[in-house]
Amino acid sequence: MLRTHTCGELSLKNIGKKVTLCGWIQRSRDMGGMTFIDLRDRYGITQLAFNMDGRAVLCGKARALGREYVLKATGIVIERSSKNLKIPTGEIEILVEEFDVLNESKIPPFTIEDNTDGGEEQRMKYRYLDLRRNVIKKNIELRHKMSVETRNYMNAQGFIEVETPCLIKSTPEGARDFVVPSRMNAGEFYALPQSPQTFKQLLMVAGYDRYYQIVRCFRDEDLRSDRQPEFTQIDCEMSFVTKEDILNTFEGLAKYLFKNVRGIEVNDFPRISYADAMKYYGSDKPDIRFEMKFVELKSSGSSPHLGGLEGGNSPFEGGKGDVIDLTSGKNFKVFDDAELVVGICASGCGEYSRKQLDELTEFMKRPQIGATGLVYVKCNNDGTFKSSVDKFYNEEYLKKWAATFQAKPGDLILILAGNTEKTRKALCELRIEMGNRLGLRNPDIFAPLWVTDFPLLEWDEETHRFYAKHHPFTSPKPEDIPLLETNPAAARANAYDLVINGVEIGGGSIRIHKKDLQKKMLKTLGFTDEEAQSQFGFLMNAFEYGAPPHGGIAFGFDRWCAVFGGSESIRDYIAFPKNNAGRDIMIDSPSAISQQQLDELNIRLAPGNKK
RNA sequence: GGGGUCGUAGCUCAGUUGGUUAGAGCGCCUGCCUGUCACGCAGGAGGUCGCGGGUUCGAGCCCCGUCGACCCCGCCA
Repeated sequence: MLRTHTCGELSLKNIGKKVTLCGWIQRSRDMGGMTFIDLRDRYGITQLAFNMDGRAVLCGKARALGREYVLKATGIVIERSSKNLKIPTGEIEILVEEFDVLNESKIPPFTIEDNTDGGEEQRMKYRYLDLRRNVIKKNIELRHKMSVETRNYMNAQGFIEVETPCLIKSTPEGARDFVVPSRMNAGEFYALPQSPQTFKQLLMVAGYDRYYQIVRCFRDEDLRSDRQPEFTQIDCEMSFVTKEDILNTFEGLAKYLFKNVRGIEVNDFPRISYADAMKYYGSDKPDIRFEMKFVELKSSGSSPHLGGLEGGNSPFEGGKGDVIDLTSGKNFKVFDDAELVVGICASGCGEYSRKQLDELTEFMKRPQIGATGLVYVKCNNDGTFKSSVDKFYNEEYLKKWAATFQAKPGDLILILAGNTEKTRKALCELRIEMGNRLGLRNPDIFAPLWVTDFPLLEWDEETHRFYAKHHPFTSPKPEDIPLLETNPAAARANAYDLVINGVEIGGGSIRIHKKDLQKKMLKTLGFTDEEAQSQFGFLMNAFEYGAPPHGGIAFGFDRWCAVFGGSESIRDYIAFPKNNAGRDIMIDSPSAISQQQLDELNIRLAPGNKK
């Protein structure tokens, strides 16, 4: 070892000891007679001291060292005459006797500090320098801790980690596949897995009844701050279980991680049906760190599927499928024509100025949200009301509305109207915005919940067919199986999502384990028997050899790390992420390949695509 | 596929109505300084204003195109 200690561990206990440290020069301070160097490694920073008295030559050499030079320094640990209590090693310093420059460094393009002056692009181009920064290092360490603790929990629960292949078969369902040409099989392609879904099901058939894998997955879709083309899942599957068993097992995992990674004890996770999540939050991944639930002033009753039939144990009570109307008959066309009139009550915002209200309206009219307008009702402190629809609704009406919202004087009611789906979605955005404005979305507070009973299928207007909302291996709820033939849209899935702070952390389902039902499902999705057999025959064949009932879940590992780290972006939790366009600007990929490589792969590029 | 923000010194940014020699902070270089720790002080270097075209007596600023970065919608079973 070149060093005896790290830069983070020396203290007053080590006074007088001769030590050798290795690290990078964070900064040096030349005082004329003395020079100080902050030496940094993964573990911390230790100050090196050089004095012109006695060691003028050495001190002179030290003055010439630049930022990020790699140094090996040997000297005696001494107590500082003026201490820096801001850092753990601030009571000592190394009186250097000799040092070697292990490597020089160019001037880095940005400062290696928590508050770096580097912009996104520079940081990604020189990611190896960015990773030297404390803030990023902490994220990468958090990620490591997450994977260690995940494995600890899963192993203790009797799960075994099994690796599944990366070169698999392309299927048209779901996201676009990344595709890999096969040299040995001209004209044919592998696909990279979007998830190890079918393999883990085959492991269940094989009798490996508790499987997990921390595994890379690939999806060729457009990126976001929380979406990368390659990302990591905690992929899990169990046999001989019900939904309840899975929820309990993985609520256990989540609680274990909360405790061992974040040091937080969390209560049992609330559960909410998809239907209620949409009704009360306009989202299937609600942020329940704050209330501000939707209140409907007019609704046509139940949506086509899902009435929250499991009601009773849900804390999210409320009229399910009620037909209500507190708005019609006053000639306000916007409300009269609307399928849904729904709003939220922002506590203490009754004093909002005209400017603030206009701002909110503009926010809602942005093309990304696309609301046509925003109705407000201010609940004045004297018990009167002021609304943007005073012309149509008198005090009596507004009072009735306020009562429905349980609004207090000083509150602000914000109302949207229109088509049910769009209006809920838009109001969800507004709810999040108001949550932000009111400081109700503290990243250090965690509100996990399960969302259950998703619809099994989604109708696509363009292609005029059903798509699996989760994936085509998801089992319908047993009582809804007959609906596949009569009313597929109403069928609910035996599926569930884990949501933390409005972020979808994971999702899973009880799977289909019988060939007949799998065939029926694929048929509902528009597959012919031949297509079903050619694409998923391997799975259905396996089901004929004693497939056990099974189910599982997969967690977005990067997102979970980001949520635990208090960030909305997953990039800083991935050592080498890709940019918006799926490029790695450090290694400059993707890139063109040689004609020889193309020839070997039997690939001819379309004209105009040659680079 | 669409919407938005942005591109000026190594880095982060300012730059008014189109008008003289394009600025600041940080960083960098030189000098001074024996207890700093975001050291301080003095001085200095550093610019194809992303790229191409256009309008104009004159463009960092206006127009057209193009490239790139970031955020969002669509998409992501």
